[in-house]
Formats: sequence, C-alpha cells, structure tokens
Amino acid sequence: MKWDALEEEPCSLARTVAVIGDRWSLLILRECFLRVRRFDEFQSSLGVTRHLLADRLKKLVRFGVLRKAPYQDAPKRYEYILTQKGLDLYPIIMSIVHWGNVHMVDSRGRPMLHEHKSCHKMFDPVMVCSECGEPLAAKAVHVHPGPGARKPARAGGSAP
Amino acid sequence: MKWDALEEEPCSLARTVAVIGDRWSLLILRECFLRVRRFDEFQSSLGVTRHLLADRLKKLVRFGVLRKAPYQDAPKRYEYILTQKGLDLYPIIMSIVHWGNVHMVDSRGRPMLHEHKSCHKMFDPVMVCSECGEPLAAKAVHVHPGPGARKPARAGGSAP
DNA sequence: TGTTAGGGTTCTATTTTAGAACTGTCAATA
DNA sequence: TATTGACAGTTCTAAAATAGAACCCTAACA
Repeated sequence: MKWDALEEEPCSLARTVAVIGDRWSLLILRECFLRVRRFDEFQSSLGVTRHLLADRLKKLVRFGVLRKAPYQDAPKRYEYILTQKGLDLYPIIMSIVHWGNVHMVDSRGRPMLHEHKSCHKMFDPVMVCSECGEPLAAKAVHVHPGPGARKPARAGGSAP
Repeated sequence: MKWDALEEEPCSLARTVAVIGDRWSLLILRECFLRVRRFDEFQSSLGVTRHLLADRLKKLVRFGVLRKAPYQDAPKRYEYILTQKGLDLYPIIMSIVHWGNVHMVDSRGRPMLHEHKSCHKMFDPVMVCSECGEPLAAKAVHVHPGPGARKPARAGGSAP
C-alpha cells in the first residue's frame, strides 16, 4: 500500500496515520510543542538529516498542521508554527507520552513531568467520555459504522 | 538515527514511537481493537505483505503489546492478543481516530461512530487532567524535567 | 492421492533513509 | 574588501526498508 492510498481510506485512523504515522513527524511535532520553530533548531535537537527534515516539514505544512511564518525579511527566513489543526494533535502527543511514562521508563523514572497551569499540580492525562465524563476503556466501547463507512459490498463488510 | 536508538532516548514519546511509530504497527493495532486476532485476518483486512506483517507482529510481541496464544494444537496455530500493555494503548488509538474525525473526514462524514456502553451514548474522547478533571490544552501545560531527564551536560540542556 | 487452510519464509525490484557535502543569501566582523 | 558565520535548504551515493510475488511446511479433509 502506498502512503497516498492511506489518505483515501474510509478510516479516520488511517487518514491520521497518513499525516503523522512516521517516526520523524511525531518527533518533529514533539519539538513543536516544546516551542521549537526553526529549521536548524529541529535539525540539531533531533539529529534528523536535513533532507528528511525538509521533506517532513513540507508534508506537515501541506496537511495544514504547521504553517510557515516569515520572521525576517533579508534574507527571507521562516518559522514553522503549529496551526489550530496542529494544536489539536496535543491529546495524541500526550497520550503517547503517558503510555511511555507508564510502560517504557527505566529505573531512573520519568524524563518529564507535566504541570497543569490551572490547578498547579503535576498530572497525568486521562481520556474520558464526552457525554458522561467517565474514563474510557476499550471494552466499554461499541463501534458502529458511520455515514462515511465503506459501503458493504453485498453483505456486511467490516469497515474499520 | 536507528530505530534501536529511539528506545534508549530519555523521552517517553521517543520510546513509544519506537514501538508504535510506523504505519503498519498502528494499523495492526487498530485491527486488534476491532477483535482481529489471526495472521490471515490481519493480512486480508490490511493488505499488508505477509513479510511485513510477520515482522511487525514479532516486534509487537517482543515489546509485550501482543501475546501469542495457541488456539489449536495440531497443527500449532496462534492468535495475537492484546496484553494489558497493549490495551493501555487505547487512548492513543482513540485520540488518533478522533483527530481524524475532526480534521480528515470527507463530505460523507465519519467512517465510524463510538458508543459508550456505560451511558449508551455516542461520544467523543476528551482528554482531561487527572487532578482537576478539566479538559487539557497544550497552552495550559508546563513541562518540568523529571528524575529520568537527560543530565544537563553543564548548563541547561533541553531534554524533550 | 490430491486439495485446502493457516502461518509463515525467501526471493528480487523498487522506495526510503542515512550521511555527508554542496549552494545561496545576507549580516557582521577583520 | 575579504572572510566568517548563521540560516535554510538541495544534491549527491550508499545503505536500509518495503512491495509484490512465489515458495515451503504441517495437518486435516475428501
């Protein structure tokens, strides 16, 4: 399967994976949320090759996750800034970080702690139901085909 | 950078990306949460090459996200089942799906809808603070180095 | 005996990535 | 004026990873 095919899949996960489903895109986004904005900053903090970095930034801009904003005129220089669409990726980033905190840390403990400015406490992210506010577990969720589901060719196809 | 180097990074995001940060792993996990368990089921629902599928399943087992459980003896056949560590990936999967629902759907609407069994309503996942229960936004979070942070070589290093 | 199902492995050709060097603009310094 | 340096890329070549297809093995079934 080609990457371009992923974007067309009738599956929200597949389409998101088309945007952020590679190693470097996620690491670049991590840096974005840590206020990194410029080509060389990304390059030196990630150690990614300049080639791939240019490529991934271009892709993220094309998808509307980042935008290029000029910050000086001569010579023309740009910063890469998260759009609202990009900022909305925060829950994904946080849940990835949280899973790593729980399952992948070594004996030294967590590399980073997160403080919630509103309540001034160190916190973990929790995913809850928008309707009842209860924490969500995989087993408590039932999946239904929505309006954009793959048409069942004849009998029930299992659109993911 | 090699994949193996990612696992060693003092960053929970990087370590998680080492496990699930490629296209196929995420799609395989999607199928797992849709109750797919067997090699050929994965193969036909994803269209991934058998080679890569075998490789990714092996990796996910090695990381303890899936386990191989025998379901018949002669010939030996195995199912791939989510461990608790794997089930804990659910918030990641859901937040990815949700972002796709908001930002990547076409005019036909969402491919899938999610019903919360406890409250019997269609819901969206919301990420909240474990301490005060308020929804989390990127801008309301402050980051501090934790005990497992990269040591500041001399002066402040920016451990992500 | 031949066929089918499940669960892989092996092969080659094509894409991606890594790693390093090169280009070009402009500002500040020597 | 010439040189250095920051920034933001682009262009190479060699080394991985992936796609696509074919092949292998076991054991049941007809």
